[in-house]
Amino acid sequence: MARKHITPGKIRLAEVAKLAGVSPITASRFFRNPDALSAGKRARVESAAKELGYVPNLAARALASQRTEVVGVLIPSLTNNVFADVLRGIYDALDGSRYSIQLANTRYSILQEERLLRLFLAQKPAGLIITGINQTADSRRIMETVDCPIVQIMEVGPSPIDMMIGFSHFDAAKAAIAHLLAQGNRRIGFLGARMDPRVQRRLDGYRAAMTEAALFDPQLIVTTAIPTSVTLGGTLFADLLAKTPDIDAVFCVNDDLALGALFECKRRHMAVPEQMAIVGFNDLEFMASSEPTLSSVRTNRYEMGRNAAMMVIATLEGRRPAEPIVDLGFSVMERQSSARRS
Amino acid sequence: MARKHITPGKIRLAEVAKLAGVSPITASRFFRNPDALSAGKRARVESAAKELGYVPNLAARALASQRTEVVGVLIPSLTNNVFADVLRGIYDALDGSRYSIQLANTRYSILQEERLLRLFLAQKPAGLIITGINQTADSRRIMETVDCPIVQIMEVGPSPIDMMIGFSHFDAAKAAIAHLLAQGNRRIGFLGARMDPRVQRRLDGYRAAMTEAALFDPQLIVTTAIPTSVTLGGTLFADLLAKTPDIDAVFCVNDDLALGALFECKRRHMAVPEQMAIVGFNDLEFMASSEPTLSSVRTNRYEMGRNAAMMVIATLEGRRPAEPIVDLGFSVMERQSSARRS
DNA sequence: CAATCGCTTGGTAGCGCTGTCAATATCGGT
DNA sequence: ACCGATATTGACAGCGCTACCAAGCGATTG
Repeated sequence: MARKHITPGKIRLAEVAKLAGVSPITASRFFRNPDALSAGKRARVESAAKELGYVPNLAARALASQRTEVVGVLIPSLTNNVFADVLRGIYDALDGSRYSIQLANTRYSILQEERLLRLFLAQKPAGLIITGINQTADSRRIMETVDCPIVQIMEVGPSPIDMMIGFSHFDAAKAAIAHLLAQGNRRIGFLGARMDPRVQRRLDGYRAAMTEAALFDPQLIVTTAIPTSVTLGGTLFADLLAKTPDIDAVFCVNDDLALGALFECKRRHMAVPEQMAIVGFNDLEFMASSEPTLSSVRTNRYEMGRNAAMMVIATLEGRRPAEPIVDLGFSVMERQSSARRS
Repeated sequence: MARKHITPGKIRLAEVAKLAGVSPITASRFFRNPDALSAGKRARVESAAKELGYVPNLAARALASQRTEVVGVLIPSLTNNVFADVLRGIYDALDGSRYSIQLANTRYSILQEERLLRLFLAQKPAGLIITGINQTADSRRIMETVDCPIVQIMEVGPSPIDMMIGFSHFDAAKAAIAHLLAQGNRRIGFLGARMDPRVQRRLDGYRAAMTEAALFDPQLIVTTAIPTSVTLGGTLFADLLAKTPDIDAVFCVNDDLALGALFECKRRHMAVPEQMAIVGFNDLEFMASSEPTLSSVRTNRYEMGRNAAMMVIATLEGRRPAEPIVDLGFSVMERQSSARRS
């Protein structure tokens, strides 16, 4: 005999089947496809499982069936509030379903992402949710050959690997600048941190809007690769002011930077929006309750996560969404910080 | 024959073993305990695995070995920045190790927690990290009988289930109040939201400090079960002012509330700290760069997560920490918002 | 009334890996 | 040169579940 202790009290599917008076395979079917059983057996298996407190062994199930019920989620940051909202949506959508979540943090590195991707796929996940549309060529090839639903989130673009949900960061930034221009601002600065691909596209949107208005000036742009923070917002804003003291507005690629810029304005006794208009990005909760309230570009992060997870589930259940690309849009929340100066 | 397609190209341990000219079990040992192999075989297996691009089947491994290399993490919220930092610490500590993380969100419900706990334990995790010291009696019993390292995080208290890392929320709140008293404040309000067990203990600390100073007045306390937010901070602060207009300071159970209170002060043209001192809790990044800078109680969240994960790993590797309870302490960050009025 | 059909159910044989234990190789000490 | 001890290695069986196929069965049909 190979195994020493056979743990006599352990409840396996066989025990449930015996108590219910059916074969193990019938009991197995009860858990995966109860409709295939007759009502009588179904009830018998159900009560037997409950009585014995049966808990299926997921490893055995995965081994025998060659698949798991894990949805892998690859996001670049755990700290960023933006992803917290997305994650909440994903968890909410998958909560109560048969699927569980395996989360991995790519730290904004597509090489790290590729490594984690390989790790995930070794586990034969039921589905995959991955951030953005910029993956390594190898990552893309791997994902294209894998047979599970994959949803790219956070932005939309051409040629999805499988499915895609997000919005256009380019258009969103452009709309924010259009709003600032409409309010009469001319020298509009740009504050960017971490400069990941999506932030880069916001910069592109800014550049396009400014160029169209014949107001583009590279001196107006301050960016850094440093991760974002409120403190950094203040620092970058100070840098911008040092370079171009004549700016009348600033567009920040996220709300943390915007809040930092606001505080820096206060420290300098610079009135917002009278002397300096500010617009952020993401519309985190605090933007609506600061003093003055801060304008921002609202993005539907929770819905993005929720829908991405629902798209995965739907595909797994054979109800694949008709449209593989979902654009959730955005809206420019116009608040006090960018109100037209009276 | 039971299986139809035997997927001829698939790389199993047997293929690696054959190429390396060893038995499968020897190849298996290479992955779990390479030191047990002779140098020659080790090299042969290693190169064979690399050549074939072997990826171990985790399900088979888990089934055969009756355990996994997954560390379960139970936290009450994904949105709360506090847990983002803890999680970052956990991921950092486990990154590069053989262990992976399974994350679950209890939504501040100990019943939900118990349900998720059962789900986790069915997967025979290598270890468990769970938030707080208030679990259901059933949860506790289950965990006490389970044979894997368990670390309770976020606070310390008597009788850990296994190990524990955190700090005393009671003492931390008491220290914050002591600071406010030392700055000459007398009517110190209390703002609390979500009132989970740890927040409750902060309230206890507040009450103790105020009672010792013979300044306790229940009218000074405003709490709600609503989840916290900056906006809520403003609202609660307004409620508090309506009840007790004579307060000279306010202690907020977290930094979001403190920021909301600060903005509300600004809206009311109430000078901080001259007319109103403010102290928050957690010392999130923005507290140091607001205008005025906000005092807070710094807690070592990243280290908490990191150390918790390291305690799990150490235990799994037979290097169990000598001291099962680790108190990471806290420090009161005294900033402009609570500076003594001149 | 036999042939056919669809629905349920069960038997068999692994999924890929590792625990146990036995067998063999190696080694130092006397 | 012999002995026991230690380091390596391999054989075997089975972890708990499910894929596949086939069989049973009552109902339907020409």
